[in-house]
Amino acid sequence: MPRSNPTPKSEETARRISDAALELFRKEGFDGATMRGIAKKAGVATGAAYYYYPSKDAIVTDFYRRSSAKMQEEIEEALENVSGLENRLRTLIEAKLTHFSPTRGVLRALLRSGSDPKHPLSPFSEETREIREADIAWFQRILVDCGVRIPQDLEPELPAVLWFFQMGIIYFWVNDESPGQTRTSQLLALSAKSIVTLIRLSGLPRMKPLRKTTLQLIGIVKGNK
Amino acid sequence: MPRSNPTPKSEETARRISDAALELFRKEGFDGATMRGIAKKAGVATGAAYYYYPSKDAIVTDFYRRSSAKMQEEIEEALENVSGLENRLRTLIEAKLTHFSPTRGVLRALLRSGSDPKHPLSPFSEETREIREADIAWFQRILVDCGVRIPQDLEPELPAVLWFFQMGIIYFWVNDESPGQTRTSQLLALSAKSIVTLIRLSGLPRMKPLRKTTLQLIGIVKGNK
DNA sequence: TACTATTTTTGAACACGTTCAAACACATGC
DNA sequence: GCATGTGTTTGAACGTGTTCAAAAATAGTA
Repeated sequence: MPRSNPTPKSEETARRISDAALELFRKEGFDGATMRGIAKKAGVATGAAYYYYPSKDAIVTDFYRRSSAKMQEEIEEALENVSGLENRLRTLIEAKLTHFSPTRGVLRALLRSGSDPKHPLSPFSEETREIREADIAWFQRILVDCGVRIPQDLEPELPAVLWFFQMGIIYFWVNDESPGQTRTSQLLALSAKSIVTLIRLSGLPRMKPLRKTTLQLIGIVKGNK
Repeated sequence: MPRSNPTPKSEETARRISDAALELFRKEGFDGATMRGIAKKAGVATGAAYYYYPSKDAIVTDFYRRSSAKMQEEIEEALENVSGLENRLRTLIEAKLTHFSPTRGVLRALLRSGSDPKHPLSPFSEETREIREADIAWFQRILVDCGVRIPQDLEPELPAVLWFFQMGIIYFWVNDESPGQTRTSQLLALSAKSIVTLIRLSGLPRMKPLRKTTLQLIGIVKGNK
């Protein structure tokens, strides 16, 4: 493990390995890029990569983490002057897809390993909690003053539910082989609209039992043991 | 590849490998069971396993395929004298979970590799189409004379939608670490009830626009290019 | 039976992710 | 300048899934 107070040289090496990895991931895909290849491209021995990153997966996680950080301001910009829940929802998710567009294949690999919630790469894992919570906060934010009345009992759960919806879109997107991923665009547009409609409907007095049931379902999935 | 017209001896070897694999999968998990270990337990050389099965994954697929075949009559029995859509839906899925209960860990491994739709193990892949279609047929069957009026335009899509719902339950189940997987039981009970309610509601005249939108969403996901 | 063709079996070899003892580089104290 | 300790780098080695040329067993034919 590198020292907690890294020297410039040490940081430089870590960056070279990370850069080499990303380039090879892009060019050869996650499986095609080998640790030996990455190390070679970075000009170090195979083991050096493991001095800076505990695993191949960790390199991807790190890339994703840094990428997410950069993405924050892109989202900020994209959401500027966008009003209405439907527009905001679509814009927020579109901003993410646009951001990860050049590395869609890498993201696919990341989600593949991540279908096991105990795997560190999983979007549901303990290791990615920070990213996830920052992500959910965005959904919380687009809900305030969005022009749609949110039932009080639904309000605390809605951000996480919308995040879950977003994960579904992303899963669809990484596997969407239609040219330009137009199918995902269609799906996003229509499902964002539907979700807003459902939220609106959920406020109707007649819908209270159905809403209660939905909240119960959310509780079970969240695992309030 | 073994001959198309296999000798008894050849079949015996294949079965020994398959049995050894299943036993090791059970005992050591999918990753813990190695091809060398499987071959050794079966009393053959490492390469022999690859003469009968193209890959480690293929052994799991084969197990799943044979297991599914056996499961058919179990489902048949379970559904006997069960009436009402909600009961049938829950019973059908429960029968599957019960059947795979002793090999839940193996199934988890199978679904892990299978989150990529192009992977042969994926429940959405071309390779598993036969199993999938047989599966969907069950949902078609429990819909006839179930006591719930199904809107005509929804009817052809509903079996696949319910199958998709089932896949969600199974994903939840293989990762459910609550004792006895009680969380899954709760989720299944409540969501089966909700689904039937939604189908009932979808028939209401006022719900036509929402139903049309849902059908459009289904169309996009199915990928009618 | 003897010879040939085909099916089955073998185990070494490959590339992979990962580990680790050893070697190296460099700062600090004398 | 030298010694000591710590951070860094190396490359061989391990166990994995998988491949494959060669050997062995079997089937078919004259």
